[in-house]
Amino acid sequence: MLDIAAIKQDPERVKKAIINKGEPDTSVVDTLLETDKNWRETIHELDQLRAENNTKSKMIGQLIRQGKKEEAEELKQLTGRMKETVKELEEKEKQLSEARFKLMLRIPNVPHESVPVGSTEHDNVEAFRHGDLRKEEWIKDHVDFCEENGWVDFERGVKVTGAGFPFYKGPAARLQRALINYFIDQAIERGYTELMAPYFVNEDSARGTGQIPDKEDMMYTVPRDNFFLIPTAEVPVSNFHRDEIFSESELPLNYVCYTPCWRREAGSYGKDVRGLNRLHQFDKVELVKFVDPDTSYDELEKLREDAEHLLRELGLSYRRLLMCTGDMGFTQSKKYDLEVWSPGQQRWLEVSSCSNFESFQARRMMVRYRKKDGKIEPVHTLNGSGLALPRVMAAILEHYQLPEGTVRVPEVLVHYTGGLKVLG
RNA sequence: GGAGAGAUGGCUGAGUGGUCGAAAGCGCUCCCCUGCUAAGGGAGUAUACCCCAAAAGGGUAUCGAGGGUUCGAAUCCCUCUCUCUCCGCCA
Repeated sequence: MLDIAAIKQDPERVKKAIINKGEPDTSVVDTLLETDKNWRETIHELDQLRAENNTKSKMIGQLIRQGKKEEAEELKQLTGRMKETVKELEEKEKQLSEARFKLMLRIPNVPHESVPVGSTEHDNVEAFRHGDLRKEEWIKDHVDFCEENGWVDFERGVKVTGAGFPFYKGPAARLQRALINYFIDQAIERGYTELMAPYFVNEDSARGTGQIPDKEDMMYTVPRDNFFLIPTAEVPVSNFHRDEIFSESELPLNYVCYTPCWRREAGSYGKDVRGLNRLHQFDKVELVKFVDPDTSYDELEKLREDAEHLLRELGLSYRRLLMCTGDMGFTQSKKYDLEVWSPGQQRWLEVSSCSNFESFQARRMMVRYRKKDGKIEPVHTLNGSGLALPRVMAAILEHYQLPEGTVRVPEVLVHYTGGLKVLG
């Protein structure tokens, strides 16, 4: 959610952002400004009427205490008559305020000036590339490798739950667990505080990060208790500080949180989502920051680097994309995607996306901080995966595959596989 | 799951129809005093929103949430949610 004052001040800037994010119709801005004007007029009128009523009520109290019953009765008549008007105005104010809020929710975040303008993924800028694009005929893609060697059991996953809920078995399970611990430990070393979070959230939290009402279909639900299974740790961790006010000295706050993630991913089947490429349940280590607005773009680079270094340390080839305005998403101001090279599939797989939301999320969740001059303002929030597990797994299973059907353990992980240097 | 108690500001906690956005204490901020430390004195200290170019200032709303009674509700009534205690069950 943007600051209404900022929208009023420069509506053209917001309209341009809407267009650049791929929505040609900018009328929502004008509708909002119109609605806001009406709302402010109404609330002003209402406030004044209430003030008048409050004064009269106090007078009635005084008159009664002074024993002037008749004068009190007269005043009662007056205020009694005004009640209807107050009710009407209250109803009008409520409707306008709801309409205003809904319109505000439809306005996307404004991209940072450093973000390239573009409409599709082809306009994203490859900002950095690391490592070779291995291409060797004998390497099996991770799906064939896993099925042949029994590392990941997709079929039993289907039997037990459904498509997209695989079992990791033996060496694959151990590798996954090693990666999780490695990612968390690295983040801790780099100044993040570890959180273990609930895997279900309530409605308020789902609303806080904007999962509802917009992306409701993305989440699995627990109807009986009105819970939502988290699609990412971002949801519980961002909501961790909902409705809180920090002092300036408390910032920045850095959190790392490992959770499974559940996504319904409706309607996506085919080659692209084969194997571990896209699942309904997957594991992810998430990094979340609450920062002073002055520092948020520096923090974005740090966050991105915190995620990137994991890929380099694992010895995987990857590239960094600076997402263009049209491919960036509704809530971000600036976003990098990190894609790892899959030698078996000969394609890039997205394993992290690191975003600065500026105050867009914080305003909606009421996460604020008190500046030195006493003013209260929303913080800036950022998050990024560090990293999403299955695709990293896929890349490792392919990149470190040995001809005899085993997998060499990346050096940094040996510590986490109980000293084993080869799995399988 | 059964029985009971409760929900007030950063925290503890008072307040049962008007002068209550709310006593008191703690905490925090600033100032004064004090040759360190300790102690003491004074002032300030919720949030959102509206009016105002802005500051100053003024106003409205909020005492778990929603509705009701009343000229007037933290206080009375109804509904819901949550928390705590005891019992049961339990990794």
